[in-house]
Amino acid sequence: MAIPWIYIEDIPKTKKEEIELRGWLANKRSSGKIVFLIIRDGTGFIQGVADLNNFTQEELEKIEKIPLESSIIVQGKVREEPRAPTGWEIYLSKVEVIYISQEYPIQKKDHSIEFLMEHRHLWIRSRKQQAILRIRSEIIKAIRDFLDERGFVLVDAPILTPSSCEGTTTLFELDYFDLGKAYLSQSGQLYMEAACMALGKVYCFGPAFRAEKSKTRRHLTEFWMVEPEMAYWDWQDNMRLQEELISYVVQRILERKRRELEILERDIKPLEGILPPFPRITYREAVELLNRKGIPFQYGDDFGGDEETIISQEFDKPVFIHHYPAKIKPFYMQPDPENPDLVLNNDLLAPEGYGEIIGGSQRIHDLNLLEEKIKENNLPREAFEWYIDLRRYGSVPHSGFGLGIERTTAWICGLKHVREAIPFPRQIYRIYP
RNA sequence: UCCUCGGUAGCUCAACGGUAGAGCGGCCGGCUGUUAACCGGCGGGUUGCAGGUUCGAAUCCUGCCCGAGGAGCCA
Repeated sequence: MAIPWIYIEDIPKTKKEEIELRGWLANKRSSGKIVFLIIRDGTGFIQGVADLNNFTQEELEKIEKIPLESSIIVQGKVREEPRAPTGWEIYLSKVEVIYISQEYPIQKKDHSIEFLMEHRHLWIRSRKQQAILRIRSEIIKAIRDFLDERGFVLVDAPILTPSSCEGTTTLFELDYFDLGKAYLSQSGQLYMEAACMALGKVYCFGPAFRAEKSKTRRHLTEFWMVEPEMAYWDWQDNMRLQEELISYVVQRILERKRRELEILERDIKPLEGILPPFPRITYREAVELLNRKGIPFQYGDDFGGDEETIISQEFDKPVFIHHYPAKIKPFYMQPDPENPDLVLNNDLLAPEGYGEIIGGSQRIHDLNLLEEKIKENNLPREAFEWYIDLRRYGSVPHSGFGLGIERTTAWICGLKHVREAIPFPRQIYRIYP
């Protein structure tokens, strides 16, 4: 009978003793007449042991010389072994080299971030990077499961767009045949507003592009965002959905990605308490909080990274900040009926200093008010004609938000920089690899 | 765009005006339970680029290039 090919993560579940593994040589050690091979196959790592019982002296010397990251197929008996790094090992009977690797540039030593970013295509093979990418994948799955279970419809927004959503200074521009300029989307929101009037509860999930010359630990020029939009929901319904979504995602990761969080040495205590309700403070209360802390902050300014950190450190859960001054927010946000200088919006700041992960609001549903705002903001009316149209045909109050995938991943994984939260980051000074 | 820091061996760094060095990786050898294994040996350089000061420049000066940390803006 053929020896079955098993993935490393399935080893504890399988009852097979004699198995085959297909993977790569992640590390090796040798002690003369015994050779230890650390094998990875994408699902995990396991130590393989080769000695003179199964191999000749000559074969053992060959095995000892296989370069790191060579692709190998091995066979042997698996067993629990306390001396092995993962508690399991495979006692090898056959080692077949598929492809001999050249000298692998990434060592098990410290590297500069510049070097690692230059070798991102190889860096993702490292244990921690694999753990991050697995968690990212599960976060996306959890978000989609949450929304799908609640009757939301996935509606894909276009990437090539004729105009901007939030402003005109931060767009990537390209030529679009004879129709002039087109731009890479910086948000699918306006299209989701159209879609929610068709389908009730919708969301889009996709990349967003910002040509901002931002160079911080929280910025990428290309990032992924999920943007739900709900007809007939007001700004408070909106916040309830947000806190339920974030809690669902965090609890899912704690439940299914424990091992990855351990590899990342993430302290999971702060994550365990992420359950509704989240604290809610107004913009004015946030300003007062800063001033009480001795931070000279003017009412009417927008919060910077430092301010967000200080505010979020006051709470052990994500915190909503709502009712911002209309002046510092985009044109489409619904003014507060009790004070039109404020808008019915909210940001959500992640704890532990991770800053803004969500921006959301109730949208303007009144035709005249929207037209007024477009005029006030000197936006090209022609480009927004279809958007204005939504207010002509059965307009209703509606709300939505955008959740940044990389910032959320960075927070849950405990990363210092969002560039590790996406497979191939795009930054102002880096587009390679 | 602005401020700050940096660029020396494949990698991480030292040498700070006087002959460019170490650790790791690689290669050769040793070791039957290693955990970033360990021990011995051997190779490895246009000091980011261009110019200047000096008897002499990796080191001082000017300009440029490329990164990193941060700010503004934002998810």
